[in-house]
Amino acid sequence: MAKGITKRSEDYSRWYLDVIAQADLAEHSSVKGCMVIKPNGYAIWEKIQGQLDKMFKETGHVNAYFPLFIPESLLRKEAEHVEGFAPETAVVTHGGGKLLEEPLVVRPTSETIIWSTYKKWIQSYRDLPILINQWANVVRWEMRTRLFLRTTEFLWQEGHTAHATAAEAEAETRQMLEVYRQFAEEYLAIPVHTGVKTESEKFAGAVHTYCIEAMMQDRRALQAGTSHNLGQNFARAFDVTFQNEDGVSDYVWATSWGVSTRLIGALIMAHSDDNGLIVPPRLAPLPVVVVPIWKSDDEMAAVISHVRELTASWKGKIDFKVDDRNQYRPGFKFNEWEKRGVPIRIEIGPKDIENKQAVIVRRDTGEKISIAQDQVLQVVLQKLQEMQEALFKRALEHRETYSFVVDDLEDFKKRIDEPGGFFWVHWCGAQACETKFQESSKSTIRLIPFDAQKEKGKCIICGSPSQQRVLVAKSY
RNA sequence: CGGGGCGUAGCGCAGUCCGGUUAGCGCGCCUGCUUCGGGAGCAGGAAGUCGGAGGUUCAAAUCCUCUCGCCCCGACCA
Repeated sequence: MAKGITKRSEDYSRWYLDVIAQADLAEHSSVKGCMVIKPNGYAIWEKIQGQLDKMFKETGHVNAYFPLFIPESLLRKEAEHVEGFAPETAVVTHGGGKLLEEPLVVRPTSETIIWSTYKKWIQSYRDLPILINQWANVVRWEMRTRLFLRTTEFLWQEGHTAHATAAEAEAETRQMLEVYRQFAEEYLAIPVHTGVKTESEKFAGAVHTYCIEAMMQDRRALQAGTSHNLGQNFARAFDVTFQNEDGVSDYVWATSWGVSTRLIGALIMAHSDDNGLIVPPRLAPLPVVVVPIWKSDDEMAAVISHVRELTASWKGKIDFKVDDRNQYRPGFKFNEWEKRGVPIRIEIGPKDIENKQAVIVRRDTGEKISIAQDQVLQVVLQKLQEMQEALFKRALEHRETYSFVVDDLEDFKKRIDEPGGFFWVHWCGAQACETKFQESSKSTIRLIPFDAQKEKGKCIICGSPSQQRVLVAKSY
């Protein structure tokens, strides 16, 4: 049925790329590992930005912008940080035709440039907290790239906050993770687990890294957002101190948190089907398309004017588009809007006009119903709501179906490949055991959950006592 | 970095092994007519320095040398 889209069951990876191509979201650029985000893809990013930006502001944050270039010496100031990021940086060595005295790193993340600036802004506890977010592009010279999931240059937001106490920084870190969780579940319609990264998986330079992890349709995990408690690491590296209420000097406490255009990849892989993209209604740049149907030119004029009249009162209540292009036939349009993931399609033709009806079609289920024209808006709004909830529910059921509590190592090794999924296993906390997961099954500890009840058990690798289960999965 | 593949019209490809008229095909595009409730049909038309440089030859998309780039699969990562 769907031309140009490989079936998920045949080749999931190929399917993913086909969906992007057919929905016209993005394409490879002439620069290795970099993509051109096309209008259809960028519109989704704008929806994501709009909602997140609102949520950031509701939690007291403001936007600012720091430079793209970071003097190499700044990046080197925090030891762990440079070790983590130096291998994947792009470095500018020339400017204006001359060799630069000091090379400039194209930011892979902005902690260093920002903390070197915060040093100038902070003297007293009265200057705190600083709650800043920036929308930016960053560059990480990855070995292997995939559209949206991992590109050399990507768009993201990075929050960088400064606090007077450890407790406040911790609260901020957890608050922003909660913002991400809420956004993922309520807008992307993707259920996520929240928790702490292991020592080896945490952000370079952080004390703790918290994350949200989602399951894709191929049962692999995708890290969809991170929030880091940076402790006083960057304050020490950049010598950022403040005087507290008692006149005592201390280093400032820091957090940083981010989500990227990877969320578009998550959205595609979580919901779309063999007919193409499916966008959750709350993030759909175009939630509704109206396809008028006609035969003759006379009929065309009559149907279109009828549709215009009907939809006139919808303006301001819902975003929609009337597809009155004459060069395409209805079947072509149906297919095109499906590939693009528009949640609701409304068909209105001569028969419908005669019966004072309209046909409403839902993208995710294909459900097709006829509705009296004066009720269309109301029903469409209701269907959009239903679809948003249905997508979440379906994703949640999928995750639950492929989540397993496992205690036997052989059992784990067998099932991690087939069917794959999320595995809750006991882990003693030793890095040696963590490494064994990776070597034996190509899976990783995705997180140590916040919400799991304490449960005594034995590490699935070494048998040592364990206090709780952790989430293990193959990941992107 | 290892393994595989590719570069020919806007897109997808054939032609390359075995050199030889005017470099083809599908989709898309333009014009016209017929169509139009699930990817329209017919007719006509436009569109190419065959990734780049050098070489061999009467003759190169095709052979040789060099070179640039991209994609896919693995190890690193949001």
